[in-house]
Amino acid sequence: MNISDVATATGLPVKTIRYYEDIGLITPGRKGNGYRWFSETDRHRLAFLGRARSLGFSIEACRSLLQLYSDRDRASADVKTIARAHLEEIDRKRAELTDMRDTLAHLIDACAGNDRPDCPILADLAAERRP
Amino acid sequence: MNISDVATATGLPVKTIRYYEDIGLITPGRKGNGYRWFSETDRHRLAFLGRARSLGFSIEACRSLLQLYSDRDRASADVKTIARAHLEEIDRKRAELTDMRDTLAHLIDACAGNDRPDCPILADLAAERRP
DNA sequence: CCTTGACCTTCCAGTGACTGGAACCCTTAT
DNA sequence: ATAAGGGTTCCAGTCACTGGAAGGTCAAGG
Repeated sequence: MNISDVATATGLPVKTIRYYEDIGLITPGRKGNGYRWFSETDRHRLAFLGRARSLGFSIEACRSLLQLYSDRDRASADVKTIARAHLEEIDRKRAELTDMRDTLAHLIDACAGNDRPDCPILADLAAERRP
Repeated sequence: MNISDVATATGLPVKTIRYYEDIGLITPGRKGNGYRWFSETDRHRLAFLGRARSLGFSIEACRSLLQLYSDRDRASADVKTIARAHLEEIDRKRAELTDMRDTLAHLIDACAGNDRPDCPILADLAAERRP
């Protein structure tokens, strides 16, 4: 299939598929006219990548996962290790966002939001912090 | 004060402070030898930036906030609007991370994590999805 | 006076994961 | 013959820094 066919099939943008080839995640063949030709294996790998990316795995993690995916002698422990590291990263980011959210929500609550200049949000941002 | 002094005072890296000047967030003076010279106002603006960035505001949001900060005729409503937009963005990201987390946690739970190749994590990533 | 080391300067390049656009080639239908 | 709609490459931009090279400045010690 051509690139737009595999793009439709996987839901990935054409540009992204070319990018994935650039960085060596897939190696589609070429037809006589220079067009890329995608096999079923290529399509599977791209679908795999799309799903892994949607779960937030980095490109390098995806590379490792694809490696394990095509290794019949893999140990599921290796997959689990990658997934757990990613889960920890997600939890770290979530905690950071939650802290931001809580602080910000309090400040927004305290702000009158009228045409006067007094503003607890700006006051917080400008406050001297003792290190 | 010199750049390293203001870096220590604000907790911002020297490189970041130079970058903030590049993009016009601050305009420190210069001494005869070409060194930057930071006034108290510069220090305050940098501290403000550091705090706003730590709450996740984008550089462009910070630019707007700084503008309001130095505008005695501001309306707190304008600050609140920016903050609320940012809060919504944080909530959107948090929801996305939560979805990822839940899916990933289930998959990790289901994975034996031994030396066998069978792996529910890879199975999920490779699963055909009906569009 | 000379050197050493800690500052400071500018400029260029790289990060992650794409995305947009220009300029051009190929295929298919009218 | 031409026009629409594929495909190709390559370059630049995104965001918010960060690293490094090459070189100027300053204060202290010998």
